[in-house]
Amino acid sequence: MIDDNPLIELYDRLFDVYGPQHWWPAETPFEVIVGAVLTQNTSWKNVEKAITNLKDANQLKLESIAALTQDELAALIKPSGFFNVKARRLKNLCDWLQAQGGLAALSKWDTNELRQALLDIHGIGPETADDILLYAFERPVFVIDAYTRRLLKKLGLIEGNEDYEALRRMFESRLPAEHALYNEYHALIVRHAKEERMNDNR
DNA sequence: TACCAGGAGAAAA
DNA sequence: TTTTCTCATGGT
Repeated sequence: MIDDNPLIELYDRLFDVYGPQHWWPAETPFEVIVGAVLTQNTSWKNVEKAITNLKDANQLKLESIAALTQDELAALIKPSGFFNVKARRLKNLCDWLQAQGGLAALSKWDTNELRQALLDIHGIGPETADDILLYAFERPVFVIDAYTRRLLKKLGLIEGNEDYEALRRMFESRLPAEHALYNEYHALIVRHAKEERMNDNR
């Protein structure tokens, strides 16, 4: 069958070139959540250092982070940059998660309800909320990031100035609502962007 | 030295 | 309402 859906064509091309990416690079859903906040405007390499600090201090648990002071948390996540801001955001998020009864309780929530609740938390914007929904809660929510926008613009599929929600709707309306597909797609876009950057540096 | 890296919110225009 | 600024480290 000939496929005239450019978003599916793009996915197939990326998958053919790079294969499965096995994302998100984290051991637990809670680690995904922490990483989603720490990676805000930051390279993953620096985020890894901060997560290693939390692991080494045996603090990479919801109840542990909720119990830390903001200054203690900031010291642990320092390598990820913006550490004072991120410590505050991560505390906000963990306090809320704990108040709701933890991740297991939230996994029963409706996706739209959970998304809105995350967005209502100070410091959680659309991209961070969608990273959490897709990679920690395995919901079919498409993550739009700078890489996605750049690639689609380069391919002439978008103007480039569309807002976040418009792009998310575009993906979600043209693809089957499968979290495994969205997971792989976003991971492939990031992989492709990194390969391009490496090529540019040669 | 300067700029960028998987944002978000506040302040300014 | 839209644009600009701030947060900050580490790598290139």
